[in-house]
Amino acid sequence: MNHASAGGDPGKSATDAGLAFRRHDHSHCCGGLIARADALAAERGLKLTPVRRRALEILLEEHRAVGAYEVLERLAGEGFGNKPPVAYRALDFLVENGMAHRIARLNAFMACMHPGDDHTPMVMICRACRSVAEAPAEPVAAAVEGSAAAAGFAVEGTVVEALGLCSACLARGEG
Amino acid sequence: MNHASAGGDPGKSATDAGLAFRRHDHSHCCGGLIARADALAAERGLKLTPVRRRALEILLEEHRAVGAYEVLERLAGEGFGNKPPVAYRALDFLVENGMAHRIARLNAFMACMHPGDDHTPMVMICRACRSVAEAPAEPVAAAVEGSAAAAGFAVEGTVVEALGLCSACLARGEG
DNA sequence: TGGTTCATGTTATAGTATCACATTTCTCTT
DNA sequence: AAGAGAAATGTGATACTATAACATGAACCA
Repeated sequence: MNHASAGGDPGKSATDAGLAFRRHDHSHCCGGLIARADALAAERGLKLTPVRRRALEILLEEHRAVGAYEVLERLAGEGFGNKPPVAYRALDFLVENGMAHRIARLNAFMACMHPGDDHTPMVMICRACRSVAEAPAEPVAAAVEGSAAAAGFAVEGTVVEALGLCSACLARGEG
Repeated sequence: MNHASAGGDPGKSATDAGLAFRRHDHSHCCGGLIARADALAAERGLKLTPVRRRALEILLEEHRAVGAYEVLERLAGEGFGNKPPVAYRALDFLVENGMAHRIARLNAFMACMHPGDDHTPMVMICRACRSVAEAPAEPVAAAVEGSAAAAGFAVEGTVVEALGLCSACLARGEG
């Protein structure tokens, strides 16, 4: 198997975990996810406007964290505005609607591989190749919830990021 | 700095979880932690120099995330340099040596309440009162490790932050 | 005592993010 | 179809966060 299906079945996150770290049919996985974003927008009455859509495509084209200013540069090169709010607004829209994630540790963004699934993402950041992938986070979310509950804290959102080495870089004998 | 608790007794973190959110003898908890930092530095041959010590005190005086520039302002007011590297170097030292934590989501810093324990912190950030507290993160670290292992990812460090409402703000009927 | 290392200080600059306001586009209602 | 209101986009200005590069000074120890 070298590509991802766009479906949202629960078994999928386990299958796709670390997808970015493996070889796969990239144009197919991008196309599928754009289609899924379109469907999602239609479903929910959201407007996936040209800037927003293009911003998502830019994130999808890389399987890595991309800075807002890098997205901005590419948008500007295609005729959109070239001021920071252009990129930040598009990215914020994508994040708020579950089509992308913000990676706090890197002050950067990545496309979500399971848009629509209401998941708390856990992201893995490879320090050698800089690629970023999502992993299933339900067990992590449960643990966070448990620890927080013990302190009487009501969790509304989480940031869970693992830093280390991806399988490919480990295999190549990095660090 | 890695997870895998090094030897702080497990009962302690549970007891202290959410301390910042409760009433407590603040000057006592600060003094104790400065003493602990001194001991730690002596033990490990680290130099808790005046800037570093003062930076730690500043973090301890607030039970909240403090930005580097706010620390800098206070340091400068006390005769230390007033350029960003002064604050960043002191804060980096504290973070590297487990005396403070960086909060990625806020681009800010907080004093560690368990210096010396080699823990991966989980921090809880209250959106209403902006206070920040640590919670035991061993179960979370284990879950992160598990999800990462399934993707062949070798975890070297983690960022785990929960956003929401602390017990005090919940009791006061916030949002 | 001279050299090495580490800590501090400074200048300059890079990178990230938001505010405030003008203009356009969309949408709904009448 | 016209107009009011809301949403989206564009722009200028600015605030906030962080690091690079290099100079000076203090501590350590052979």
